[in-house]
Amino acid sequence: MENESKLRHKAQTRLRILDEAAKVMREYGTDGIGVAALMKRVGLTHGGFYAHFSSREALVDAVVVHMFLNSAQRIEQYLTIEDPRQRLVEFIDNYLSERHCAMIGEGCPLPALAGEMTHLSQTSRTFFSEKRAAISDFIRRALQQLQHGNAEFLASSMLAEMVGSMALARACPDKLEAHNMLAISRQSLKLRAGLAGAGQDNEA
Amino acid sequence: MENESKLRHKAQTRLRILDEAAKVMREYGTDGIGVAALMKRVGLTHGGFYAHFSSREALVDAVVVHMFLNSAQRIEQYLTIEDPRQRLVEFIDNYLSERHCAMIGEGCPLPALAGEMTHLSQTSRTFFSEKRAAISDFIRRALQQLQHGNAEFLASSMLAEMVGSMALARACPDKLEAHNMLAISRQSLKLRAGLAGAGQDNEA
DNA sequence: TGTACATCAGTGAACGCGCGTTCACTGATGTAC
DNA sequence: TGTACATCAGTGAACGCGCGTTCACTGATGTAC
Repeated sequence: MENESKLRHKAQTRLRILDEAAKVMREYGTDGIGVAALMKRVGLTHGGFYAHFSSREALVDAVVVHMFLNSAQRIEQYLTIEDPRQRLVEFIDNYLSERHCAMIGEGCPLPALAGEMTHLSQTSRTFFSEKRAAISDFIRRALQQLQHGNAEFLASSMLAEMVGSMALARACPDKLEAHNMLAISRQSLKLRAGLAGAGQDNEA
Repeated sequence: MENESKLRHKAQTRLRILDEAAKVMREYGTDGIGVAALMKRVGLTHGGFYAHFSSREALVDAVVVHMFLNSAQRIEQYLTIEDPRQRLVEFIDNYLSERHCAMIGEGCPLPALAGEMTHLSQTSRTFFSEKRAAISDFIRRALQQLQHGNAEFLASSMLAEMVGSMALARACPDKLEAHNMLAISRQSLKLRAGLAGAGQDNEA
């Protein structure tokens, strides 16, 4: 069966490229870095890129998938919190935290890439939309456990506010103003979900 | 006093460049079109560009200003509607309309450019943020007329949902799903503003 | 254990291309008399 | 009104540069015996 450690090594390199690309492309957009600069960041030369991806376009597609798989993993960790009230409060506070606002490269792909999606491949757009629906579903399930009527409606509305609030806060050059916007949406979302008093404003 | 019609002509050409750039850059991002392609769209050759702008970077700065001046004009027109209830309902319905979702090039700069703002000039970012605040203020004033307590809080939260809902809807490859998200946020925003029953869902 | 050979991830020079920018020019539109 | 001249918005060839991509190669890491 030929070599095996070589294959493992190659897969690891591919992963390093994907990780780095996912980080930079969240920060600067999918057009924000070239093949040469990306490979340099990974510690390799640009020629080697095509041993891992057939083209730059193929990389972008793979990166979108990669980003959301990481994102989905992080959301699943919230399911270890059994109390739906606490789970939702922590999710809201973390999502709209100053930390998440500052760390675009490690953050949620939704506010980072929503604006670009119209120009990306059908594959990427479909994946993006599926994962958006999955996050909405995560919120919906918690709301249903809390006996909310029309939880799907509220979940969709809440996710829209979360993504919009983060996008606008990041665009704001004044940190104080940005953090104020985040704090408002944190409180607003908890009120809307009937979580007022369930947790203080934890991550501001 | 030299020539005057020549100056008027030049100003008009500059405006044509700005209009076209604003349209394309909302659709494809500020990096989405080059100098040559832009000038071709305006019906000129690329060399003439530098009679109007000192560099491509200077154009982007001017375009951001230009977009928001147009946007501010459109918002001021809503103030001709005296009834704050009707004014707010129409604003929400128009903003989250399928028409606005489809016409990115003529639409609000907030969902179109929020994701890019972190990489643009300080000038652009400051202008972007000021205009975001102005739109939030427009909502706040209507809410205050409707005797809302803490109208500023609600206005900020509502604008975040509007921007997020539009950004996510546009990213969605499935029109039905996109339109559903918009409809949910339209209804949600009217409920939150206490406008339920004040107007049907007009623009779906 | 030691030697000969195979594999293939990664290297780096080279390519065609489109980008932003420059600049000598053209020609339409003005003014001067 | 007609002629000579000035202005300057717009032209288009040319530039250096960085992009995505190709490809002959190297050298580390494996297998065969």
